[in-house]
Amino acid sequence: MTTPQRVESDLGWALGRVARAHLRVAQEQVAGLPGGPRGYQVLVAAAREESSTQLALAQKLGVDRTVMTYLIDELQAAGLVERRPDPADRRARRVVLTEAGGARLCDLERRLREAEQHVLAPLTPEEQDVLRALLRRVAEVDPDTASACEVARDLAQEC
Amino acid sequence: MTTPQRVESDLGWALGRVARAHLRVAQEQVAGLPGGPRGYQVLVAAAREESSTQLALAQKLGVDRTVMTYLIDELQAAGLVERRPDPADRRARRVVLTEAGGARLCDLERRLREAEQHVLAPLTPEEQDVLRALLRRVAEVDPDTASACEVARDLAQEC
DNA sequence: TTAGATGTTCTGCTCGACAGACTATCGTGT
DNA sequence: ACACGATAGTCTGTCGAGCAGAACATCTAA
Repeated sequence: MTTPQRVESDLGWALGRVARAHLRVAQEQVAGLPGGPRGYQVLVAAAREESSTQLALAQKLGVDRTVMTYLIDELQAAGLVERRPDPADRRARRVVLTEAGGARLCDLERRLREAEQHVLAPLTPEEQDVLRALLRRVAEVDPDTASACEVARDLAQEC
Repeated sequence: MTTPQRVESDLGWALGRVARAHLRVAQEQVAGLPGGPRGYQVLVAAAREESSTQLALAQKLGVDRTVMTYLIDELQAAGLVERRPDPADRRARRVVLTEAGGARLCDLERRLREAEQHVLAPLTPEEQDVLRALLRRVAEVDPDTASACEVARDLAQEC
């Protein structure tokens, strides 16, 4: 017999829908920002993280390093970030916010906070906090570390 | 002053990371299945949903209808689904699982259940259930309906 | 100093996704 | 019965995002 699950109970399905929905409203809110929602994440990371070399940013945001190059190109062209030579490693560039970048980020944060509440509207404020916290805890584990600890391999029981 | 948020507290960041992580392990598990993880979702939907016309499937899974066409082409070529004429509407095709498709789905469901647990490993089983339930509730609202109810527009307070 | 590893950038290519057109069919109104 | 617009599915063409791979500068360790 086939199992009684429905699509709605598939984690991948829910994750995909929510991520897409969030992406859509985020795109509206950051309209005009180079790099779209990811450009925003670069700004956040550049503002808060200490070791903001390009590679570190790339892995934190989950993008290819070659992508990070032109992402930052555009943000720099827009005057929102600067590339500063890393005093400790002359190969690396540290990405720092300009004053304009800080102002822009401040505005974007407000808009996105509203947009996110909109996406999470079906939940109560308390539930929203729970969801945020849980997602964060899952997201915070290093993906490489996670894939290193082997997926269970005994799949020998029936449906 | 810039606000004190870190990237980790950004919902978009967490959603992206978790969705990517899930996608990656899902891809490993469904290796060889036409259409990858989305092919799997088609199988699930075709097995459980009643009105499984191609368009309905497409919007449920959040893909373009032209994409759904060749997605189903491939699954059909692999002998996992069939296109049956809809008795009520001769324009539409109902997508139904073949016997082979049912067996494959059964196997995939087991593998994916394990893989998902692996992604959610940082959470306790109870927390996993909570996360699943919350995500599902957010995902279940119709995206069009959601975007229809206007995003709040008073953004007039400072950071 | 040399050899290999690492950060960044550039080039070229591939593949997926969307727009738009087209066919067949539905449903409605007259 | 007919005509019209809307809808399901398919097909074609095109575009752009993202990756592999190479090149270059620099670091680190032997």
